[in-house]
Amino acid sequence: MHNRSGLLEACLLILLKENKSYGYNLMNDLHKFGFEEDSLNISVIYRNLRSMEKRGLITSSWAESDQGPRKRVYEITADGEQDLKNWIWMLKNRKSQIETIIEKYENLK
Amino acid sequence: MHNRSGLLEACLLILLKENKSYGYNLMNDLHKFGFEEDSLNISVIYRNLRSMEKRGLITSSWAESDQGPRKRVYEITADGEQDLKNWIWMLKNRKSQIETIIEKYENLK
DNA sequence: TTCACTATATACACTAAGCACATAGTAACA
DNA sequence: TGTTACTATGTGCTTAGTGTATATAGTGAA
Repeated sequence: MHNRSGLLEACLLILLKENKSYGYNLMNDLHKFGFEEDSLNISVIYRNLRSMEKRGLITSSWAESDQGPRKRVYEITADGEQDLKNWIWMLKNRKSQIETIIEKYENLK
Repeated sequence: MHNRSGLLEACLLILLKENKSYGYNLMNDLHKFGFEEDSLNISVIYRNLRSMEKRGLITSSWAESDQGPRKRVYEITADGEQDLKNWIWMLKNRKSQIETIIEKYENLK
């Protein structure tokens, strides 16, 4: 398996655990998590959502919009909740790993 | 450019800032940084080192070994020191981003 | 001479991302 | 009426990076 960072997937799952939502909206909400303006690419969001649905972490349904075209609205599943739990565990490891790196660097200078 | 995590590159540069070293040895030293046993692949180490040399972050020279074949010994350059500094800055951002994610997750449960 | 360890490197297949582009609905305004 | 802006979803192409396997080769012990 590829060693993906999991940052994006975890953020999307947290947002969908809060409220059901759709790609274009999730894109904007992701700024809450400290993603920089130009570091997010909408096509990456859409492809990740489709991939997550394929893996059973979320489900989608179409919703009419009052302004603009239809929205594909996503909801988190039980598998998605478990996946999120795993990502959080991994991110805690990642965090302590980064702390180790920074500490070793500061001690070197 | 691809958005690499920078974890590996930062760790290698820190180790090379401490002491000049070579791929096979760096591989073992990386465990100090909390990399799990099977998450590290030696071919990835070698390829990263060659890539870093190509970008001028490190330089290499051959050294005879007392046991086994010759070693390609790497040293960090001034550009490498600057690159490491940048990675540390990025990792500090990454760390706070992960903290935000974990915090939001804990508040949801 | 066979095995284990040390040491470096490449070939092939696959995944994921960046970027560009296609499609399409609504709404304002000239 | 047409043009622009915003909303909304998605695919095609190219490239970067990883995992796995494999090739090569030196040393030392059984």
